This record gives sequence, structure tokens and C-alpha cells, in this order.
Amino acid sequence: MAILSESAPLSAVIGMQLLSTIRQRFETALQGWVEDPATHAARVSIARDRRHGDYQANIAMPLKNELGQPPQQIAQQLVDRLSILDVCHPPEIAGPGFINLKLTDAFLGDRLACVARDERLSVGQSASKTYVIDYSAPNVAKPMHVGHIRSTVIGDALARILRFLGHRVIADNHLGDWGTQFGMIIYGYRHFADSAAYAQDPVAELSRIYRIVQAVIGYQAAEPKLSAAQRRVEQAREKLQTVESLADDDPQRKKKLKAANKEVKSAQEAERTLAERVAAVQADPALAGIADKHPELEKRAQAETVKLHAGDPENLELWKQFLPISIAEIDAIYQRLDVHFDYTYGESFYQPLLAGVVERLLEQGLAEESDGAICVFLDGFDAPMIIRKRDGAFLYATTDLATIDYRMEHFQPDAMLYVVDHRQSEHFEKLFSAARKIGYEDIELRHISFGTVLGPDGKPFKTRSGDVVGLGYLLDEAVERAFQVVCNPERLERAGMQDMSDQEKRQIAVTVGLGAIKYADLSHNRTSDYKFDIDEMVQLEGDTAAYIQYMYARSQSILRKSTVTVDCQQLQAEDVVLQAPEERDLVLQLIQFEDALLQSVEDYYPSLLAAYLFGLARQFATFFEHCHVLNAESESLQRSRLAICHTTGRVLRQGLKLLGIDVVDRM
RNA sequence: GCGCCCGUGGCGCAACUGGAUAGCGCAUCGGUCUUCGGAACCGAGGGUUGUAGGUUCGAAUCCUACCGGGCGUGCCA
Repeated sequence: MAILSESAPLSAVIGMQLLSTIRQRFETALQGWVEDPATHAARVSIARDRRHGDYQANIAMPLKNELGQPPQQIAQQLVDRLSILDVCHPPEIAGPGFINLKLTDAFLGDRLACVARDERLSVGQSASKTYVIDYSAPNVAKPMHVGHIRSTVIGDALARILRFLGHRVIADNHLGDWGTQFGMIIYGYRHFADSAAYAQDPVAELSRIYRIVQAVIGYQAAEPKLSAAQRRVEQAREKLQTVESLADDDPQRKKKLKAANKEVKSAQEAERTLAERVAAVQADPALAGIADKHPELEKRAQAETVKLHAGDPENLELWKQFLPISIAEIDAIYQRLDVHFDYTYGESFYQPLLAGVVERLLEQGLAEESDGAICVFLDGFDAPMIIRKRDGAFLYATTDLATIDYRMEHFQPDAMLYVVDHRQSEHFEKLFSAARKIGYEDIELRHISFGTVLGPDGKPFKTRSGDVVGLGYLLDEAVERAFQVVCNPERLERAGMQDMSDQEKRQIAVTVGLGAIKYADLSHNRTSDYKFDIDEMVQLEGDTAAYIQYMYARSQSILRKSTVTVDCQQLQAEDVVLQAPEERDLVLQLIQFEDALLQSVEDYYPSLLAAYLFGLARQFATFFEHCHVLNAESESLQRSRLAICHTTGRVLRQGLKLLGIDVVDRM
């Protein structure tokens, strides 16, 4: 944090971290008086209710026991010790001992001028940790789907924010490029590739092959199980009936009923899945023919994978041929999403290192044999982490350990973030525990987990036919809906934008459509599941990217129409006129931009930045509704409002940029 | 069975990690324009925070039990 000397005007300080500055003042006041000043000073926060001022300090109440005084008295003494009048009005004490702070207009003007003058909006970049962020990580040769959105977009946003704050960020895409899907494609390619189609569009042909193999394997696995599954449903239903007929006073009745209901539900679910797989192939004569001619396709495909992993030259050759094709397809998606990586070291990259990892752990006595497998036993876990299977093959966990070794050696990171869905939380707990055991103790290892993307029915997002929906298709869809919403002729005419070229409309639709998808994801608390509702996310109303982008466009529209130009680089505190409460509220939010960024990376929640930006956009709407800019009563007021408008636009644009979302000057 | 996560107005989500009268967005209803773009703004209704206890000055948040849901659970990733 920047050092504040008494003599230096605060306006000279870039990256002052407002909240942290206020806390610092409290910490100083608490020094030598209470046990742990820093902890107590941390209880200063932005006021939850604006009637209580701008910031509140809930420090006095918890100190009641330590100091043995009534909280109100403590609050009074704390205020007496506090040196903060250059920032806010004399603090007020309320209720049981809350201390409420209201920033002075002079201070607000000062800070706004600082934000307006600085090309980085007064966000400091003194942070200097090295982060490795592991995100996106799709499986090569399988189509990307909604599930990949979250990791990709959250990881990208974190990388952008951390970088902006000055950290060194290594964005690493840990591709699944060595998995069983290659055996499937290799087998499929040999037996039912259409060579003409492959020559013309290899990407499409490979994904066609993959889908065929997947469907047939699914069918062959499901078909023999179907009748058993049907029986299970019947049995579950019978069981339920039996339980239902139990006497009402049976103490176990409720419990049994619940279990029976659950069983019926899960049996039905399982039966439906199997039936769908069977129907998919039976309904398609071509697929049915393949299923007939290639019995036990899964085993055959697996055999190809084993050959590949064993270094079979032909399969290796095919793998080398297919890999760039699949990666090109994935890259096309990243291109559209404007997501970029520093490294794409897939699983295959670490293959040569795996045997060494296992050997070393055995030598160090950290791993041992159990049931033929090599395991690392960890405190607090029933099941061990298996790093080599009985058949000698390595696992995900092995690769992850090798990856940690590699990253530690080559990047010396202070932190490693894994942006991976919550179902793998136990895997990461084990992995991190093992890493510490190995000796990586000084590094922050974090699983940035996230919830599931659900369809409108509240179940994991699928099409009606049960297929996962391709990501490329979803992006197209979002752009198309955005076009309909934003570029419909009626709306354009009302807004006086009939002159808009097709190219510009297209540009707007892309910006709004992709922004909508990213924002919908980022604005939700990452640990929750969320519903993927494309119609809702492209709306201009509500908590959407389009609303924020729209408010940005409105700010630019005002600036365009102004005949007066204000040079914000020369803006001084005295130039900022805070006449209406709406002006003051907006300025207060503007100077909190840096704090919003810091807060969003504290526990890696991009949703906090999204919430800040939405709040800012709303406040801007309120501002320009109540405070006319171009017809302001005086020129000084107009210049002040233009500067506020200009700065708001910049903060919105920069903030969205850090979420990976673009803006347009009109829409 | 065991482990982890989650239950907040009709719907979707917040609540700065124990603070003040639980906020916001959809949806509903009612207002505001001859001025910067009305897909805007202002306002209203709607809640015993799953249930029952407990901890303390103070609980959506912490503890216990129960109800309901999701996920994981020794050789997939």
C-alpha cells in the first residue's frame, strides 16, 4: 500500500486503496491500546445502509470484553484517538457503538480528480506475486460445451484482474490431450472415416466420427442393461407400494418412504438414460449397422488407446495428425471469446515425467504399494490418492503432481489456482495435501471451484434429445438473440440510429451476445449452480452485460453531443462540483473501483467486480436522469458533470474489459 | 453408510464473512417526459431467511438435531 505522509495531498496518491487507508487510520488509533489492532481495524467496511454514512466501523462492540467498558465509551475513545478529518466529517457514534463515517466533498473531489487524471484510473500496480492459473482445460477431440464456459470465463477474468493489479500471471491451459477419446477416434478413423469429407473439413469429419463411436459405445453398453434397468424400476415401484401400505405409526415408515421414493426416481433416471442411448442408435440405420459390424467397440477403442500410450508408431502418427486439427477447433472458440493462454501444456506434455514422480515418491517413502497399486496415504482421508494403477497405468493425480513439480521448477509461483468444477474438490484436497507432504509448503494452492450450469429445467444443461449443446452453437445463438433485441429497426429508429450500417449492427450483436454469456456466468457467485437462460441474459434490462454496455453507450453519447470539451488529465479537485446527491453517490462509487478489484481477487470471486459494475451502471443511470449534463445551470457544473460522465465511461469500459467483455460507443 | 456443498418474497440471486429496519434484478401494480437515446428513471406490494432448539449485547451467517436437494466416495478425468 502507498505511504501517506501528512504533507502530501491525497490526490497525489495513485493506488491509495481507499478502504485500506481508512482501516490504517483505525489501526493506528488502536495501536498500543488493544491486543490485535489489525484484526479489529479490518472491521471497517463500506456502509451497508447509506443512511449510516459511507463507511462503518463495527469495532467497539467486540472489544467490550477485552477493554471491560461499554461499547459506546470505547467508540468515543476510539473516535478521539482517530486522525481522519482529512478524509471524512467528524465520525458519528450510533446505536450500540457503531462508528459511521461520511467522506467530505473535498476528499471525494480530490479522489475523483485523481482517478480521472490517471490512465489506470488510480489503480495501483504494486502487486508482485506470481500466479499460475490453470483453467479451461477442455478435452481435445471432444466438442466443447456449456460446461467449459465457467472455467474458461472465470479463469480468464481472474487472470485479467490479477495482471491489471500488477501480478505476474501465467495462464496455463491443461488440455486433456492424452485421454481415451483418442482411441475412439483412431478406431473410428480406421473404420468409418469418409476420406473425401476428411480432406475437405477434417474438423467436422473427426467430430462426426467421435459422435458415432460415442453413440455406438453408449448403445452397446446400454442395450444389455436395459431390461435389468426396467426390472429395477418395477421392483422399486413395488417396494414403494409395500412401504406405503405400512402402518402410519411405524416409526421407520417416513425414512423408508423417503428411501423408496429416491430409489424409484434414480431407477427411472437410469432407465431413461439407457433407453435414450438405445433408441438413438436403433432409430438410425447407419448407426445400427455400425453397431452390428463392430461389437465390443469400447474394448476395441480402449485397445487403440493402450497402443497409443505404449508408443505404437502408427497410432502416435495419427494422434499427431489429429491433435492440431482438434486444437484448431478449440482455438477458434477461444478466438471468439477473446481468451488467451501463455502456455498450453496438455497432459501429454507431462507423460515422460510420470514414472519419475512415482519412483521418487516411493524412494522418499511417501508412497507405498497397496493392492497392487501405488498409493499416497494422506491424513484425514479414508481413501488414498492412487498414482499408479495395478496395471501400471498412471492417473490424473500423477499428472497433476508432475505438473506441480514442473511449474515450481520453471515458474516459481507464489500461488497456483485451479479453476475446476466443484465435483473435483476432494481430488484437489488430496492433491494439495500430497503437495505439502512432498514439501511444497510455501505456496498458495487453491481450488477455485464452481457450480454446475443448469438448463431451464434446473437440470444440467442438455438439449431435448439429451445431447450436450456445442459451445460454438451457443455463442451463435447468443449473438443472434442479441441482434434481435438490440438491432431491431423499431428500436434503432426510436434511438435515432437508423443510419447504422450492417457491419456496425453485426459488431454490436457480437459484443452484446458474447458479453451476455460471459456476464451471466461471472455475475453469479461461482460456487452456486446457475440457470443458463439465453433469452434472459441478452436483455437490456436487469442485471445483464447489455444493461451495463448500454449505460456505457449513453455516457459516450452525452460526451459526443457536448460542445464543451473537458481535459480530464488536467482535472483538479476544485473542478468537481457535488451539487446533487446523485452526483455524490456516483463519485463515491467511482473512487471505489480499486477496492472492488482488490476485493474480487481476495478470495477469487469475479462476481464481486460484476456486482460493482452493475451498481455503477445503475448509479450512472440515476445520475444522468437527475443531473442534466449539457443543460447544466452553470459552465463549471457542466464541466464537472462531463468529467464525471467521462470517468464513469472509462471505469465501466475498464471494468468490463477485466471481465473479458467489450463495449461499443452506441447500441 | 461416510464426506463435502446448498435451502433467503412467485422466479433468479445478494448480504463485504457475527452487525443497525435482510438488499437487488425479473415479474406484478402505480407514477414521471415539448431538454443529453423511454428497452430509462421514481415509487408500491410481496419475507417468521427449510423446521426446532442453542451460543451472545446482536444470528441468514456459528453449534446441535431433524426435513428437503445436489455432488463425491480405492485403481475415470
